[in-house]
Amino acid sequence: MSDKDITERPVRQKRPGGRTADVTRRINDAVLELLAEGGIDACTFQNVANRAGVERSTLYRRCPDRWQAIIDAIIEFARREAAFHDTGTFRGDLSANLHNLANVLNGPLGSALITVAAALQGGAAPGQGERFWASRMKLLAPTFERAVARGEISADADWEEIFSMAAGPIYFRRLIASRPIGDEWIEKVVDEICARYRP
Amino acid sequence: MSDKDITERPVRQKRPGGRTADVTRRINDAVLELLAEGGIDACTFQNVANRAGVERSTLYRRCPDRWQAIIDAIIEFARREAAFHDTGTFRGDLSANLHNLANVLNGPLGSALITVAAALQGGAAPGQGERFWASRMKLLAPTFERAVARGEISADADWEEIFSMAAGPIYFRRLIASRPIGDEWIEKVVDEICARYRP
DNA sequence: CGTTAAAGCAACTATTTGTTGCATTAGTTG
DNA sequence: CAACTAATGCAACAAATAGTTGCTTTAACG
Repeated sequence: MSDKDITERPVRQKRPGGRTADVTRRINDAVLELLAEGGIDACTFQNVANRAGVERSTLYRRCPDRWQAIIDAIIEFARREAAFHDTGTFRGDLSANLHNLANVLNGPLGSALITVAAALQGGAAPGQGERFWASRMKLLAPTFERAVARGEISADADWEEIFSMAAGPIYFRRLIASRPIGDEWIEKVVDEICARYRP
Repeated sequence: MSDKDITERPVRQKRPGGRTADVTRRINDAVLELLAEGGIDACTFQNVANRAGVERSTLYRRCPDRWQAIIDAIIEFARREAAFHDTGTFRGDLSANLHNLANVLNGPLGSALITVAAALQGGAAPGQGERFWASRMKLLAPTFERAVARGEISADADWEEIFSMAAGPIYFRRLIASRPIGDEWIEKVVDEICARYRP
């Protein structure tokens, strides 16, 4: 029986290259454009499909819902945007990261990013919020590893705690306090963090 | 002619009392329940109308879109929830405030609150975000005034900066890092703030 | 080149959105 | 209390979106 053949060899060979990769890129770009232009409400499967030049049914076959598509696009965006420099010092790395963060939050995608983050915590797509945070901490890991190696922060420091203390006020100032994030303010935060977690 | 009578006196008299007030309350309750249960996606006009026992057309006559309904409900909730203590020390006041904040953020409405904040920044309701923050700082002012009078923080300290540094990590840990906010973590933040801004 | 994953295409149902005309209820004023 | 009418209830719309499905076509990969 053909059923037996199917069970005997792994028939499911993936084909992520070529056209599929191109479609993925077009979808991500379309999602980010729509988010920047009209926020989450503009990010319907219909609009994404039109903008990306992709069939709507293709989107449904890939994603359980639009939140999945949105979070995928944002993770990819974060990967591109997070140009994590190696400045030679922890202070320089942290400063570069926070300036980068401030630029994104001040940009057209800023409020959309936060809306997505909040929606994810609200149960829009269970587990996706954790997935985003994990990917972000993974990108940050080398920065902290270098800092520990240089002896700039203590070896048993909690990296998540440090980054929360540093980035939290940045988010807060933009999101809750409705204030622009100035360079001098970022430097103040950096100074505080470096002083506090010095071994 | 009766037409002339109509033009001579302002015919548009509002009727905010009685039934209207009751409908408003039922709508707000329904929105908060749906937000807590299923997040933003669950908060359709259809669901709100069913839950509140109100006609859908009534919702459309009141709100331009669901964001307005959500924002109204959240603002009303925040008005009820805000409780500011006078514990006798700045450390105690700050701790009480942050615990209060953490409780709200950890609760079922936590992410909905942040979503609304993000929506306000995204232009959903121009000016509302700034007004909300101003009222919040106004409520916090006595706490800082007492702290200055007691000599617990320096007289020229920036109150907005202090509160941003304190509350920012709380928001961040819940919103971005997808972590629960523990009591010991809050105390750590309080310690840092008190030590940093001591005169 | 042959196999077949993956995308294109089209038709379909269900839900949500947003609007409108008319009937009914009840807040407000004299 | 009674008259006026704002506000809601009710019902029938049209349009967009959400999902799903069967079949065809394209092209990735061995």
